[in-house]
Amino acid sequence: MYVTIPSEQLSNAQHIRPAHKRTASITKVFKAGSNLYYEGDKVERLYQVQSGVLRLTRILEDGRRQVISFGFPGDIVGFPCNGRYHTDCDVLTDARLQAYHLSSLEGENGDPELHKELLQAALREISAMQDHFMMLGRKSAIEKVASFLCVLTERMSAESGSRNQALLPMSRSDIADFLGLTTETVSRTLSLLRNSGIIAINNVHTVVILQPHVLFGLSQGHGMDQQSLARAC
Amino acid sequence: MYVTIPSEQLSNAQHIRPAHKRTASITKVFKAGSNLYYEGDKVERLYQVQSGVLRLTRILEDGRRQVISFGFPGDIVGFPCNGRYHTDCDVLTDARLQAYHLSSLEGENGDPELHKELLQAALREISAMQDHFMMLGRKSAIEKVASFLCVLTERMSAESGSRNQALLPMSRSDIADFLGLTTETVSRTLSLLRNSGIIAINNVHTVVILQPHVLFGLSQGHGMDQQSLARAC
DNA sequence: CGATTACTTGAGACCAATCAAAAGACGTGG
DNA sequence: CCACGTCTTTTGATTGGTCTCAAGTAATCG
Repeated sequence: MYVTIPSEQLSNAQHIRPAHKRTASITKVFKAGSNLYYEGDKVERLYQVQSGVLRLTRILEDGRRQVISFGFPGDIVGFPCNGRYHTDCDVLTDARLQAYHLSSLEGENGDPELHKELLQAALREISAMQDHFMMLGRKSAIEKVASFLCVLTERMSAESGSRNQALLPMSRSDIADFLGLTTETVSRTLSLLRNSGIIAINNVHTVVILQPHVLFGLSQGHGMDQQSLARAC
Repeated sequence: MYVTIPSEQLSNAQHIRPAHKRTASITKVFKAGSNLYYEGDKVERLYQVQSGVLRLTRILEDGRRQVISFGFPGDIVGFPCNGRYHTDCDVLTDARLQAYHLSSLEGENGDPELHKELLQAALREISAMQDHFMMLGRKSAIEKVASFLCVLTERMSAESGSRNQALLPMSRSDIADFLGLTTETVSRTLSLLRNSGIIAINNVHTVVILQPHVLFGLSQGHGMDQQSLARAC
């Protein structure tokens, strides 16, 4: 999952495609806190998330960390490069994953249909990452957090049913490392949104979107104008 | 071209693979300043850069711009998503491009060999973009500029021969929008590097790397320590 | 050569980072 | 179930890096 601009959100729906009923794939179950793979591991499987949430991270020698993306239902994780994973992948909440052996994706015995779908998935991934560039490079803290909440609500509404609630299975520092901020700034920004009446924080991992339009406006860089504030108060 | 971490720089070399001598591809020539395609255009061709430099950009409604990447020799540009380009692509310096019709890449009449290479290229692209996330989200201005110069030197040394010279065909604001900075900060940072004796600026578009190791150290977040400064002065 | 654009440099403001501490959540064992 | 220690989150005070606004200088192009 990346933070994408709204015009692209429709294509997110296509991330969620029916899981294959092929012999090549096996459903596996992973517990929260477990690890799928580490950076540098040889790639033997690709995974499509059926349920649960994953976290993909890279770490520099000096300890700085970047959360590359979160793996939400429908997302595919484990794209290889030169046969190796290039992120760590950890499980945030108990997850069911569809695992595809790499052997079924390449070589002579590869399933051409699967191969094609993998390419399509990779191309969607590239598009989503490009949007994310814009977010990391050009958006302010409040725009980042608002965007994040919008995407999260969008992605999870299909699952949880409720359209105005966002579940945050990840920690504040995960969010910070995803958005290119610090935990303090993420926390402060959430508090600001709460004090403005735009969101409510039921508990640390549950945010209710009280004013979706205002939140969306903020995510697009529209400051809180008169009518927005009027509605918010 | 993305700003990648050093361990991945080797894989960059693989970007430069021999151009295909297939009927599916045609070499085309483009003049500096011309446009290859705009965001939203229907994708009919993919391009591999043989010579010259391209610029891929996205723009928000409010005018904020992000340079997604620069297309250097060996790079492939024009990855489709839902059949559309999702960046603008402009030509910075006269370029020769290998053009592949999309029809030769997909469908029944697609060349499976080409298809496979496209997937590999897409996977490399994803890996490089992940590195770039780290740069956009977690690096300081000086680290960004130093990293940029390092990658540029690396990528261009194969072409221009000289290993310690970087040609900057793009404007300062292109660099800024690529690194998530302002033109002023880019300019200031280059001046700082020049005043420290780490680089020389022959002209606006030509930078000579005087102290490659120091520059590399800076790109990795190592401040200028004693011996670095000693060498620099 | 003049006009326009691009780049550099400076001064000040502001946003987010840092440092620090308190409040809250969580798990563990008594 | 509560007490305790630990970790996470929140909030505060301050610093600092980058942006903004503004002016000057250099490059480019007709």
